[in-house]
Amino acid sequence: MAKKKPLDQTTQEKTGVTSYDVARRAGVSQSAVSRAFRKGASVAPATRARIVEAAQALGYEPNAIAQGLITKRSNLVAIIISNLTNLYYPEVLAELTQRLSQHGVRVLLFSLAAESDVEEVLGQVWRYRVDGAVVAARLSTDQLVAFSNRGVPLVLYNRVGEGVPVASVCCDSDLGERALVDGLVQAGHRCFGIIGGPADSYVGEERANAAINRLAHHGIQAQFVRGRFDYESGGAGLRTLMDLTDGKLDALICVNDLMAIGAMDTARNIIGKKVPNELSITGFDGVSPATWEAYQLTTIRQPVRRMTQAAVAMLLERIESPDISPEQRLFAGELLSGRSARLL
Amino acid sequence: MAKKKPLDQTTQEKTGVTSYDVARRAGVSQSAVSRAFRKGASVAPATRARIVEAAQALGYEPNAIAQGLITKRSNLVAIIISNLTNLYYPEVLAELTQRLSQHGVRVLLFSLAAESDVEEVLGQVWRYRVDGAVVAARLSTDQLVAFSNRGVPLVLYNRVGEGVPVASVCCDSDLGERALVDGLVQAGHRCFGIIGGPADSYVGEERANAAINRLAHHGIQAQFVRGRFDYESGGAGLRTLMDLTDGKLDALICVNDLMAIGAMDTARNIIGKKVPNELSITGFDGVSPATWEAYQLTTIRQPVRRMTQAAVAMLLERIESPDISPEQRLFAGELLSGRSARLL
DNA sequence: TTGGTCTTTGACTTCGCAGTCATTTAGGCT
DNA sequence: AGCCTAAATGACTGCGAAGTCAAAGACCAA
Repeated sequence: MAKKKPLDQTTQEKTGVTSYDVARRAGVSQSAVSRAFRKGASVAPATRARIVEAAQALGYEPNAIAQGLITKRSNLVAIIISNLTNLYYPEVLAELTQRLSQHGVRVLLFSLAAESDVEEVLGQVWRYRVDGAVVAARLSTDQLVAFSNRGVPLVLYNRVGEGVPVASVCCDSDLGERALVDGLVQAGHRCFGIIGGPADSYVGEERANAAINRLAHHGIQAQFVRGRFDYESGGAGLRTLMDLTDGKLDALICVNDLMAIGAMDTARNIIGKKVPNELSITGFDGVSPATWEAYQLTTIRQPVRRMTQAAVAMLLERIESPDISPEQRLFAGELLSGRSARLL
Repeated sequence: MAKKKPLDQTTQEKTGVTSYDVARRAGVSQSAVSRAFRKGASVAPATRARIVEAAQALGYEPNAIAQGLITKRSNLVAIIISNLTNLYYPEVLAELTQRLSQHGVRVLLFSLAAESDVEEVLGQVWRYRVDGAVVAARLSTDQLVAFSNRGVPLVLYNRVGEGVPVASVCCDSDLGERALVDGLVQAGHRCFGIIGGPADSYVGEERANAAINRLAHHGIQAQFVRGRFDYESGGAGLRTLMDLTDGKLDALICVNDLMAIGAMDTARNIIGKKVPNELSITGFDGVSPATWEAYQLTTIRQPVRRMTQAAVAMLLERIESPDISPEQRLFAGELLSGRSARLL
């Protein structure tokens, strides 16, 4: 009672239907099958029809692995992202994935625990011979050079190459924080606090510095504490800042929305400060909870669709023509005037 | 002025360092290089050292594509997820990805616009010869059969095979909704409304039916409307239900947290109903915003870590031994008694 | 030293497909 | 019918690594 699979010629075949199988069934050569599946190849319509029919009957799908080996095009793009749990990135990821899919490119996902954990995954990125990568994590100069040496096109998302020119898509931190700071200052706030991100976060530092610099421009020095981009850090940061300022804090700038939201909740429910009457709070990103009734956060919304669109376009361009020079695309965020801060 | 790349023998080489290159440099055969990179192969320690050194000098990384072709193991797992923007799935995705990574498996991500859009991506799943798949989207019987025919191990996440036995990991809807319904009923609620999910959503239907059935058990018939799992649907659903019940609604069961949160905001800020005094609202999932101060949602928290752990374990098992029979693992969620509902 | 066993090693083949090239066939024109 | 061009087709090779097998060393005992 040997369990040989029957030579069932009508439907499937467990595994490994190859172009040869299809060729045999359609009475053509393997080359013909290959051509029938490529776009502008020279195949007689009748032949192609027979091949497609045979392929369908056998459940044949070209082996992308084998294709990749011979064409040196895996049609794979690596997406390296640090904190998927940060509310902002899922949206980016979904957008990127869907856009890339539309262009026939598949996504190899690498999710990092911390922003600086890139090294561990790079080996895998090389091994899979990805055609390109979108990275929203911190890359060292060496790592950037490695991409370039290996000829893997790279687009950085919300960070720029430090020291090395690299293609990148960013939301302008300076512009964004300036709008917030100016608005707050003009509305009469004087005692500022800033909740930044972890020291290894690029955007965290960018935004915090932008805010600090703009405040300095107004002759104001702010208190600064670090958070971890999450809800809890917001509340904790606020409490620390209240202590540091003897409760006089009247403007809180958080480098992302999640911390701003945490701070709002703490201000209202724990500390008992009225937002925005006694304390103005601002965020950054424009994640969906920011617009919820309970928060109505004043923040800078990143133009995610345009940014992902740009990132994908830039990456695909560079996959087609690897020698295109680096370009930085800086998008202005939109000031969302919510009810968490008194502005202007 | 031909741009031949120099035969720089010390560091990198733009692209395509092969095992032959390493072999030549180390003065051994290609076979030896292959062995040096596999776990329990028979290589003299000294030889391996020389090979590793040569590989490092050349920046060699084994070509996973070529490995996949010959070994018929891509070390790729497809993750098919419907709505990444739904707050709940990002967490699941991050967990799955990191766990799989730890086992040397890479993630090929497929993000769907709607839960029933699977068909379009299946072709790609087959082409990449993935070793397995985790699916959180609706699969038809034919599609389930296709996985089985192609010998691709499959684990469903939060849904079961309809008609076909398939390995799956779920959070128990019946148990969860029962706890909520019983609690609400015993606390004296009488006029129930339910906000379900889109008709093509598995979990949406599951949970809604669970709630409806349990209410029927108590002799209560509830009003039912559909939402789209998002914040806006929550508010809209609540308004519809208020109309349907002439404003007498005193218990609202939402099949996910996001809609519950939307409903809470609408109840408090638009309709002017006190939550939970005049209206109790429950959710499902236990996403992070549910625990925020402003909401303190009464909901069922899915044990995400245990569930993803189980999913990964089951999948890897089945990749090793494809003939393991289907198993369903049903996890009880934890009742999170927040302040959005009067229970017991 | 010889024979035997166990370990290391390299030559060669294979995986599934794309592309090159030579050959065949069809089509158009006189 | 004859000739020429263009389209269609098949034989064959190679992408990069793994595994098979046989040959070569290493090591030990007699």
